[in-house]
Amino acid sequence: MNLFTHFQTAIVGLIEDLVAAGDLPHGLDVARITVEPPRDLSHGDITTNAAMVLAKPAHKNPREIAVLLAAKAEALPGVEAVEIAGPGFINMRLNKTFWQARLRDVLDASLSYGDSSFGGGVKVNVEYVSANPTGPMHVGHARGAVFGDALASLLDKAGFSVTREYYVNDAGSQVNVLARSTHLRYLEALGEDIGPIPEGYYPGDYLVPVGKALAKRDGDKWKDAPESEWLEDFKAFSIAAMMDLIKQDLDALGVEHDVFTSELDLVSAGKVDEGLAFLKEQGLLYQGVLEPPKGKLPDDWQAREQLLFKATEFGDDVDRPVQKSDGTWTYFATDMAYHLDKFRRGYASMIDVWGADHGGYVKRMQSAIKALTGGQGDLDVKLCQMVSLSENGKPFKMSKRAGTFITLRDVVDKVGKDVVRFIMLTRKNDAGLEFDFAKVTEQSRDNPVFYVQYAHARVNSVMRMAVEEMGQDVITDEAIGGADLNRLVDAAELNLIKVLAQWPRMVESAAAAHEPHRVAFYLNDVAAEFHGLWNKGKDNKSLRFIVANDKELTLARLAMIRAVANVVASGLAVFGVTPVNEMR
RNA sequence: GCGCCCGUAGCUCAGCAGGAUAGAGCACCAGAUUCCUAAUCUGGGGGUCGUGGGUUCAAAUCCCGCCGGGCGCACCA
Repeated sequence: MNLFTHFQTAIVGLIEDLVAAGDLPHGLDVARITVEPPRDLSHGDITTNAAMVLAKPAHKNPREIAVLLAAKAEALPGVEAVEIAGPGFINMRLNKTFWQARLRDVLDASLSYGDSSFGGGVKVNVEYVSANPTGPMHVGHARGAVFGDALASLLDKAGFSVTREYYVNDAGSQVNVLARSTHLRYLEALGEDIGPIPEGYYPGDYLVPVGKALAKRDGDKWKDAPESEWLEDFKAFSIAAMMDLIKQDLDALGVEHDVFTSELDLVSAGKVDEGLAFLKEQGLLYQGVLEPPKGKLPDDWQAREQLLFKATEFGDDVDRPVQKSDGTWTYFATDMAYHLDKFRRGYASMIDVWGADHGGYVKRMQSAIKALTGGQGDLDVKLCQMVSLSENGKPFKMSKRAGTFITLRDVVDKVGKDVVRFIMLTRKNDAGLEFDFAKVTEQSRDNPVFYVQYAHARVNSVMRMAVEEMGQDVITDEAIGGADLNRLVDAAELNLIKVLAQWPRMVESAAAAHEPHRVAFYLNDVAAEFHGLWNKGKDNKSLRFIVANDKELTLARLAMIRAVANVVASGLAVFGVTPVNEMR
């Protein structure tokens, strides 16, 4: 349970009682009432702004309302003390029994602790990666991949019905380039000297095996044939090969998708025409000429009449072209059709994860969705900023030509998927991220991956030690599970439990904000609290987890630290990171 | 020129749908280990939250202007 929403409901109930008793007027809006942890823990465990929010509509002094509410709040189960502070905050301190019961919650729920019905089963579509099928993934893709994957897991944990989707851009001109590049490699495989790969082709040697495969399959059949004869086939073959490559990369990263949607299929199925026909009916398409962009003018710019979508009616800055001069659809047109398709599949709530360089595209897509769904659909675009690679602070310059191009696979092979995933989630998606090969594998307090993993490992270490000291017939899962949690009364222990009990709320708020990085900071807090308590045992032997002459207390404390491992593992599961039992 | 994002301690960053005296790590200073892993912990100094207005009982948080940085600006995806 989220203890804050629990008390929010309770407080609203108290307000209703006061209304019924005539102490407060009818018709008060309680939506703005919050129950949250206070900034300063000395203020108590939970605090509410209820009195301040109600003051104006109730035509009463906030402190007056606070007095009424506080008197009733004292009787709420779990509440130990209530204080009124500042301009009208009502601060509540919860009793030991309440916290011990929360620890029981953690232990009972195990890995599912923090699962919530917050999302109410609402369908959400999260689209991420969607890298062009023209080559293996590079590090830039990794951030979006991990972010999208973690966000999807987070939403899932928070009770949304999530679909993880990948949009395959297999219809544009890029894939024609891919096909031609493969053809070159095909010629090469037949023994021709192709020389250096010309400008405008994909130079990567990942196409070499694709060319070879085609040479093996078809011999020299396409050697002198005109492009029109082999293009479609080479394209399909190359795309399939590239998607294999990408899926292998995703697999190495532990990133999964439920659905791969092909742009080509979408176009062939007539979805683009369908979507545009709808816009036309609405009178949202017209032939027009766009103003030249201000500032630096492209060299080849020329005024041209084209088919435009009235994006400005839905909040965009200019109207947007949907058709290229050769008559084919723009990327935007197919993307509109794609999002309409998602909406029709039941996803009113859509999240797209893009690179920051696509930021200029957000408004037009959102305006299109407004138009296409009559305002029923919602798109949140999460832009992921650049990842800059470095080693011991020295920036890693990436260059395809110089051969220092770093693929996703290189990074995963070097530091492991768990490190990559965790680090990618330690910053807000819209902030730049530095990935230092030396720092991310360092075993120190600086390195959040290590620090959090170490907390999990340390719990296991203590468990092993306890078995060693007290015997495996004493320290059993059953004994720990049945431990008397009332023995946990020290303030330091209760503080640790309090941090653990924040997890359900953390899941909900991070999910609501679409910000998985909050989980990383929370896990760091959990680890800090745990390491802190461990260390207190150094100064004060009575606080050690293993107390030789007190089996019951030891079992209770082992239950407590098992809960720590539980919450850490539950959080890491959202990140797709495997908790470790030993630091090696 | 326009749009989007960002500006918080010396450095790297948190700040939870506006809440009380703005936090953490690093670095710096002072400490802790015959002891469950010191791979850690405790304490201390350090901030006009870029800036000027506005809304509010309450603004780092919301709105507007300005300054500084990043990204993007038909017919590429």
